[in-house]
Amino acid sequence: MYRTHNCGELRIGNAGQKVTLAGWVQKARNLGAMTFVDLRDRYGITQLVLEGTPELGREYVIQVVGTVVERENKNPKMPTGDIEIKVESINVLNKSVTPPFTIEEVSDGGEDLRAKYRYLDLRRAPLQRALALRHRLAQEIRNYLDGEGFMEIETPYLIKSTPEGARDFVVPSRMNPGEFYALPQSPQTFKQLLMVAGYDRYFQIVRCFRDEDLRADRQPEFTQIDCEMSFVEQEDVLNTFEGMMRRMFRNALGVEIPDPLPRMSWYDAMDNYGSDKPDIRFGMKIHQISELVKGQGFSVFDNAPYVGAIAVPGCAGYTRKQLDELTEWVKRPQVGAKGLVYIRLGQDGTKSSVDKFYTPEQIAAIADAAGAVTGDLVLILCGEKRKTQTMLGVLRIEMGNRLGLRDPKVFSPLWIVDFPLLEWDDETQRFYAMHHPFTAPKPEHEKWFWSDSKEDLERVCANAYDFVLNGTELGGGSIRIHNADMQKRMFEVLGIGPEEAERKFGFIINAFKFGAPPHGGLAFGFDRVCALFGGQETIRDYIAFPKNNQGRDVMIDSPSAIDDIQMQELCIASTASR
RNA sequence: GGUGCGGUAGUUCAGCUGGUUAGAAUGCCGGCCUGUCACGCCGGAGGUCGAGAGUUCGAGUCUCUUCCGCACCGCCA
Repeated sequence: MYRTHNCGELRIGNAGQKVTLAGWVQKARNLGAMTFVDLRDRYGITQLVLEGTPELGREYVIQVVGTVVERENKNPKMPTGDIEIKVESINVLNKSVTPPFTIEEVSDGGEDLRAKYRYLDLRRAPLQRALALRHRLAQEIRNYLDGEGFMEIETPYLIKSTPEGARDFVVPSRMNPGEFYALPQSPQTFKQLLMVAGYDRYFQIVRCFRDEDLRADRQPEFTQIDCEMSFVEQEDVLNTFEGMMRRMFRNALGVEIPDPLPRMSWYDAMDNYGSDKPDIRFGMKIHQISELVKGQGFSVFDNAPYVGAIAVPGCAGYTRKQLDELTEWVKRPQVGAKGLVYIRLGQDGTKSSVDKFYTPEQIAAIADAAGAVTGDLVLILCGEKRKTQTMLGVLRIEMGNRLGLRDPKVFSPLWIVDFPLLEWDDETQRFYAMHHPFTAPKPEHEKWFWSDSKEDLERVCANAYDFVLNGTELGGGSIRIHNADMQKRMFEVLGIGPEEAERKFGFIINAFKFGAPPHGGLAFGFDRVCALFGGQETIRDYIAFPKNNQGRDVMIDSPSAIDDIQMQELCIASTASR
């Protein structure tokens, strides 16, 4: 037997017991005639006391036999700090070379170095806590959905490339030369086919793949909580998954979220927060002030289709330098504003950058409309409506960050509902599905869906919904089209001809002819759920072996070239000879 | 495809308007130390300043090219 206990469980009550422990040497403090060793495993750290100065390097794997004794000097900072193991015999199970960074709560290693030695980084407690949280959440999801009658059913990874949406990762087929599988961006069509097949309630915690550029919260392979239900309306789906999230918050974090969760229409989200994923932990809402500012000779506002403002609380004291810096910030290409107008509502009076165009009364009215009170700073942007709202939304988030209003320990989830079904693209002169082409219009908007007028089609709302937490979209879904005529109409609206529809989606159109039940569902981004629950922005810490910004795994060094024989078997011309 | 920041000892970083032998902390190695837990004290080793080209009497420092990392925009139905 390698051990009788782990390194995190012994307490003062175990004093006197003879135990065997095994683990990694985190640190050896050598005092000459005696040595203290911090022995670590994933359960914790236990201090060993040894006589003399044994050769014990960092990360040596050792096994010790000894007696649990009360410490002379206790350490209240550690759970095992009341005891130590008086070691009688020590057995070095394996030596280690000196690790390239410290394997402690806070490492001294940089990100890329830790990525290269991911298996060492994973020994650290923060990473182990992150993966433990992920495990806990996965168990809660499975238990909840099982209790609600959902079946976990696996769907294939080698599937058919479908256009629209993200780029596919493709896999060449050796047995079918010149042809390719695609890896799923999501199991969307399969879960709908499972509904046609009568499985009624399906879920899967499933890997998905998208060949797009990466971010802190985007990996080329990521995990979805994918769900679908039959004979449901939007209300049923929302209630079911609100229940799932409520249970996850309660059992993994001990946090109670509102019941029911707030809901906001997409239009309200855009108008008030400049985002379809609003962070409602703080106010600072966007206010339209177009009517108040127009016609006073300030051509910038007069020529703008939309003028909007936010009131930043307590920032009237911003200096000219700070405001110039903020102006530069919004003018960066990442935000894209042309300029920034401000009003400072200081204790000793109001000062704005447009004082020469407006009377003090008009300025006061603008500030009032923006929801500002004395001590606040009003920031104003103008331009095309949605673009300007989006910029104000980005500015709002930035000011929220600067003012510390975005506490990762505070959770404000909500549903966004009533999305537009279709989005017009000026460049290609056609509609695109805002969600995906299987999303159903709201029943009360169907009359517009069959209309040929662009205005009618633009105001059709989808039976779609997003789950948003703290400014991040964690998941979304919709009630699907289950009727072949409706689906045909959708392809028609999207400018996808019958032949093209048949070629790309023939299997699902065909399936819908055989009695598809009304159905709908949603999918959550599991990695993001884990990261947000853990209070982090990056999902990398919640994935055991993530990839870097360039989609590379720097530990195993992938992707990499394959040899000519592999190439030839796949009937792909070798590029090695170049 | 674009923008910004970064790359100097094993590691994390400092290094000014270009100027003697490129520093600190930590880690590592050796010595001392019986109550440490950021152990302490003494000593030591350790550098192609990401790579290449250029300007210059002289480049870690300036210019250009390039590679790599991170964050963001585009993209992600």
